[in-house]
Amino acid sequence: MEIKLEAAQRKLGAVIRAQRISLGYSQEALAEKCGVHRTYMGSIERGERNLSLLNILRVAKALRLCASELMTLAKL
Amino acid sequence: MEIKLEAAQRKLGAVIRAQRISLGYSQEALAEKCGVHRTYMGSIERGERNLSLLNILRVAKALRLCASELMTLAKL
DNA sequence: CCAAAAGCTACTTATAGTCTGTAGATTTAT
DNA sequence: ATAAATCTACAGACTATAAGTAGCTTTTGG
Repeated sequence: MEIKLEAAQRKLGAVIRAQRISLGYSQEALAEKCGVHRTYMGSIERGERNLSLLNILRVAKALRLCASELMTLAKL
Repeated sequence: MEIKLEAAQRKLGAVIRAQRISLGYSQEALAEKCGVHRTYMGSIERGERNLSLLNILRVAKALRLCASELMTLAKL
């Protein structure tokens, strides 16, 4: 069966949001740490974005995780 | 320190190639399983591509792995 | 050798990612 | 209470780059 991109994006976004909140960051603060735009960070958390490897790595790092841990948390 | 995208791409490409070969596939055969073009698959293995989440998931699936396993193998 | 597999270049199309601005919701302080 | 910061959602227009294709060359393994 075909991969459900939107479901994957939502899982990833939910994990990112949970981890961000547990670290006490605002979206804007996390965006800055990642080097991405504030509004883009928001859309990632809402599961609207098909992130590239680079941004997966950036977000993971800003959340003090490695990419494989982030993927594991998102069950991907 | 800043993330080295090219190094990450190369690691991922090397893991994909190793896993493909261990499964006895040609690039073309793997490309077909992933639903991507033959030459695109080649450039992924050479570490020339900054894959999006969707293609990471497609490649992982075609290699009979989950995305987190693929990332772990690539030490990402 | 020779055929299949992989590499390379150049190109177009699709979409990832930026930026500006608006608006509502929440929190904090007066 | 209400004013004023702060945070988040969302829309639209734009730019950068990922995705995908075709043709030809080179490498590799049997």
